[in-house]
Amino acid sequence: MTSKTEPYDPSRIEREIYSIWEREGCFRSVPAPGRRHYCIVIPPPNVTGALHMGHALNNSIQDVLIRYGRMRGMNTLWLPGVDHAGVATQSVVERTLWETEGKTRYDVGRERLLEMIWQWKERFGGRIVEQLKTVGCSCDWERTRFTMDEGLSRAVRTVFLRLFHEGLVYRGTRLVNWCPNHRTALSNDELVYKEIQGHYWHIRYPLVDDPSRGVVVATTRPETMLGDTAVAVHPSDERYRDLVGRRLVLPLTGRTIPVVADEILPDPAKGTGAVKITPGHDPNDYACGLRLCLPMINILTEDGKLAGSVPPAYQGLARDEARERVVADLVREGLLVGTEDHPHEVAHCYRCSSVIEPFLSDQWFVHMEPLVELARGAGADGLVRFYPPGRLKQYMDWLDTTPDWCISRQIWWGHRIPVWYCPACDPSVGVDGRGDIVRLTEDRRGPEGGRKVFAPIVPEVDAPFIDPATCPVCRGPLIQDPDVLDTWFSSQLWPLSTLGWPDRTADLAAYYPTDVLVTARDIIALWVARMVMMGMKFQGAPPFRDVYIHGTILDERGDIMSKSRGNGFDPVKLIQGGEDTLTDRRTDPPVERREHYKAYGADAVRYGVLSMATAGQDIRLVVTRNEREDGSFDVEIPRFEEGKRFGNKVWQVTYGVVLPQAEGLESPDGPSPYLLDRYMYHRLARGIETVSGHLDGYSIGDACSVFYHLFWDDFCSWYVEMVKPRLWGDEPLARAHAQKTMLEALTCLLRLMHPVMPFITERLFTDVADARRAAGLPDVGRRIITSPWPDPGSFGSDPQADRIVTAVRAIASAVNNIRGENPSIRENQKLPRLIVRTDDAGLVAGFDQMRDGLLRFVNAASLVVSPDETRPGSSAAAVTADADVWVPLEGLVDVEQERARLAKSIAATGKKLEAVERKLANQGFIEKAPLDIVEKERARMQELSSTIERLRASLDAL
RNA sequence: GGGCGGGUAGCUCAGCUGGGAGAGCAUCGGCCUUACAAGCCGAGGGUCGCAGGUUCGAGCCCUGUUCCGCCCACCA
Repeated sequence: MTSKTEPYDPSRIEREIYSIWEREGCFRSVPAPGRRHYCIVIPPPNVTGALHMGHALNNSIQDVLIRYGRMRGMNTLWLPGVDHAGVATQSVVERTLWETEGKTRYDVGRERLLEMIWQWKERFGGRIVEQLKTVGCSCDWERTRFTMDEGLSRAVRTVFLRLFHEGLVYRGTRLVNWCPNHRTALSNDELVYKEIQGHYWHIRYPLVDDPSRGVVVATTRPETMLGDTAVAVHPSDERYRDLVGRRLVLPLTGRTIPVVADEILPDPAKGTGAVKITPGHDPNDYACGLRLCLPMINILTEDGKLAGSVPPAYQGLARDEARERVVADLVREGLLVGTEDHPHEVAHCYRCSSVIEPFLSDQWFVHMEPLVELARGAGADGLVRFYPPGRLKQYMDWLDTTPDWCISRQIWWGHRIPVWYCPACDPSVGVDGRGDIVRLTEDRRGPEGGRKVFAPIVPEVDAPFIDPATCPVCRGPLIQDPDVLDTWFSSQLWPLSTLGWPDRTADLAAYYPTDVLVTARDIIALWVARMVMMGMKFQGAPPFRDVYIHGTILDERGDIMSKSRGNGFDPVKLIQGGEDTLTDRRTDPPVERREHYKAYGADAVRYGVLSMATAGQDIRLVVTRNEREDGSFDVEIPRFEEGKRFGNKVWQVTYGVVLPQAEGLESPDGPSPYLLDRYMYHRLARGIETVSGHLDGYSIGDACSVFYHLFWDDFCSWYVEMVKPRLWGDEPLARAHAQKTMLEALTCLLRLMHPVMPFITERLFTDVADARRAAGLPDVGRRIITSPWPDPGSFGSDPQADRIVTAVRAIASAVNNIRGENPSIRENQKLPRLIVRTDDAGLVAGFDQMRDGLLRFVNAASLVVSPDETRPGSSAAAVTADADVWVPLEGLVDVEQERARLAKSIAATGKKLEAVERKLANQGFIEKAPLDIVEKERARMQELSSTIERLRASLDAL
């Protein structure tokens, strides 16, 4: 028993445990009719991505729920996969191409670029999966899906065509958000708004027939004036009434434009009341242009430079150059009448941070209204429940305001639009994929045109997919639409497509709808709402019952943690230990910092983030950095330290006490006669109930805190310490019950902790299960991951034992308090004698069983307990709710110290008593408060005044 | 501009439907007591952002206000 146990070293055990789970197929799930299925579909990380703390949190939460479900005996599937992440992935490969070969995608061409991206995917696509394994995720990896797999692509095509044939997908020329860097359209949801220190430029447009008069307009983007086709004023605006219908000189262009009246856009109260109209490059102006049938001029090329539609002097200029030039030219012509500073929000590309230009082009759209209705219904009817519930509002608000969704992207990596055109035929005629149905398409070209619109040839819904080669009408060659679909178009199908839809698969029948979606709040609109739409539309049910929205991981200053910002961490390095070099961009200038991490282990990292996981609440990770001599830093994260210390505690008590002490156990029959054992079982049963309750309600942090205290305080600090004399004694039955209780408690506790700390619990469980078998205790299976969740019923309930042992515990703390507060008693000095007086017969009887334990616990030599004890002279005193406790200390007790200690206690108790008395003296309280509350307060007053009396008596006796 | 979340111990956070202010870390004091110094025992520390209101009673409910964060928004 005295042999040193091996120290707890997570990095040594975790890899091995994980490979055992994989080898034994513990994560596997196949549909089993008749069984309750539990399923989570992973929010697919980007193929190019590397694991960050947000992933660690997100996936740890899912793993907890999955492991909990599995232990509760459900047929549990966590379905993993990765997302092709169109723009993101293509950007990464394009950047590499530029850095290594100095080429752009246009240099190498579509086919070659796609080849390179696939190669990249094969090479690095598996990385994030491996990282998830490090965290301990128990996904069914054999089912790993990729959004561009054949099956998933088929789901995408099917949905596209069904929506197309219903008229919910259409093509049109519209003003879209254009990223000039990526040269593609983006949806509204892919923009990030950043505040820019801009200006208002006030420009004067003279009247054609009276240059002394003019209209002053203001703009934040002066270069767009080159595309103006009108100036609008409000019809009721007296200032401009006589100008409506007359023409203005559009400076710098040689064009003239009309003054028009519009009821909606101009606001007479704002600025000059006159608004320049650039229908080709501003959403409001575009709407106005449509209303008034104004010409639309596209002044930009796809890469954001000024196009041939502007005067030659400006052609080919980039936006900023153009802006400078236009302003300078206006100044020269005396038409810039004012400039003022104006900070405002400007849309940027969420990937490359380029400024987004509203741009007129041909794109594919989803008509959202009917789909929105479906999603709104699912939210309103409670078919989808949000945790925290407040997030439902965000979901509904987005549904209320979302415009039609631009789904085409002018990039190459993604699902290509399954539509072919015949360049030779009449562009107003379309032919579908079977080659025999002719349908008309609407030509939605704007007045200024766009790209040439061809009639699409669309494969028929649900017919075998074809890649038509020739036009069924003229037999000429066809070309496929060059665009690909927005990544979210395939993401929205993820829960359907990964389960085999559109086929009616056994998976779909068994696992759909899934149980819960775990995600962060920033993609509620982007992803969650759209998945609900697709689920409702194509399966008649939302794809998940619950949506658990977790918080964001923040750094010690409250900033969002991200690697690129230089304040994030690679979770793998925190788990395995190592070093990393980060560039901290929170400071100006950025600072490069080399950091060293100790190996916390996955269990500690998981515990660290999960113990703070409350639905919706952000998690601020405090980090301490200690500088080394060479300028690098040792990083410590207190939250993870706690996890590791807890792991160590669990390890130590298992290998240091429970297992060695359980050797030779032959399990006794029947319930234990010992109060202490029954108390432990009682606490375990209550613990199981509360942990289960918290997990059921997604309160993982609360669950952590319950098992933490149950394990550390109730089990380690109290039960194990109290039971030691019985373990060391020579009464076989007393020993056997203690051994058995310890084993049972540990078995139960490991299981309660397993969802949060899977590795260490699995490792210890192996040995605990062996010990149980040797002792003849009921079999619990070989692996904790597949062993059943503990049943509170099997431990019963014993409030009486709980009450008595709790009273003894209070007495023990009272004695330790005396010891701690009296500097004259050395901590390791044995107290000669304890005297306890109590009227509680159960308590007196209980001491028979707990005497030895208590004496050891408080390090005392002897103990007397009875209702008749009196205070001996020269002793330290304490009172608990149920007893007086005296510690005779001949010559040891420092009278002044003891007087002060008692006085402090009396003062504290007196304060509480006063408050209760005040309450009870209040007539309103007696009359209006519920009876049980009043009774409770009365009892409390009794208790407090008894306590204070007994404390006074002790003080007087000094 | 609109919406949401949050201000509780030095730090990070719990406090469920209103009824005795809690945890972890940090701090201070004492202990290498036969699992664990990554430990054990003890202690100190809070006008629960501010101001009103409802109530017998408010950290919790209502109103206003301030600060922080996030999301949404077409502000020429």
